[in-house]
Amino acid sequence: MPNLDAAFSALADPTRRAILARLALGEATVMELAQPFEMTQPAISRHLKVLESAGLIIRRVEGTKRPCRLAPDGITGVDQWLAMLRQALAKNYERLDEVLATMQPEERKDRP
Amino acid sequence: MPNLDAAFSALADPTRRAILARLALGEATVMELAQPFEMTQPAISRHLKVLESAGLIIRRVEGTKRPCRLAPDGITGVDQWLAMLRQALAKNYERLDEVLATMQPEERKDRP
DNA sequence: CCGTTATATAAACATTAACTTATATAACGA
DNA sequence: TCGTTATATAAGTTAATGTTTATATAACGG
Repeated sequence: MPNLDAAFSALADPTRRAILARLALGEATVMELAQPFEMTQPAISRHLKVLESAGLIIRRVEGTKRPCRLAPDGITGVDQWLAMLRQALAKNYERLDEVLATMQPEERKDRP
Repeated sequence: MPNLDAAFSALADPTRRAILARLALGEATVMELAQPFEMTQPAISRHLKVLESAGLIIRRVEGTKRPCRLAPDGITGVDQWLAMLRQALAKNYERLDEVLATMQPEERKDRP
């Protein structure tokens, strides 16, 4: 039961996407994630909370640190929803291909 | 140059996702798209505008109608961004797989 | 224990978003 | 040309989001 509203909404912010991109390289702590940005630490904490409650990241407790990593479930949920659109596009493309294939050469303006 | 902010933000709304799901089946007019929802027509028009300026749909003019369909470019843009996360997850999974493969059978708690 | 480091929460504010109702535009069909 | 159908725009309201500064919690290292 992935919450797509929350997940897509979380992905709509460039800071959060950058955080996810960083996490794609591996686990990182809050401070490590905050460092590249010109933003205060509370702001990053908030972004992480958004990502976490959207199910896109997971946080461990390690002493005083809270290392984050990507959460497969949430990401897969988003990805599966998009797969539908991907398929629809592929099907349309296939149909277009058929049309082109059955056309007479003279009609084909794309390769004159 | 796909605007990912706009695209993901557009996808964050359930009404708009439903509209896209409908369009995955094929072109539809504004009224056809509006009909399933308990929402006024102007509200749907607004959602369509959001989807259009996010590059997720395209509108034709056909007399007094404005049939909509999916816009491959915008959707592909979103999809490609997500591909990065998908890959990261796949790589992690592969690593986990290696670990499991090199473990001694007695250590494997997943298949006791 | 105490100061420092890592992170979270609260309060306040500005900006943006999602609706609604009311009205405009613009093509169709008689 | 006129009424109808299809869609867009405007104005106004309410709610949500992204920040910041200030403060709290909580573990670490001496």
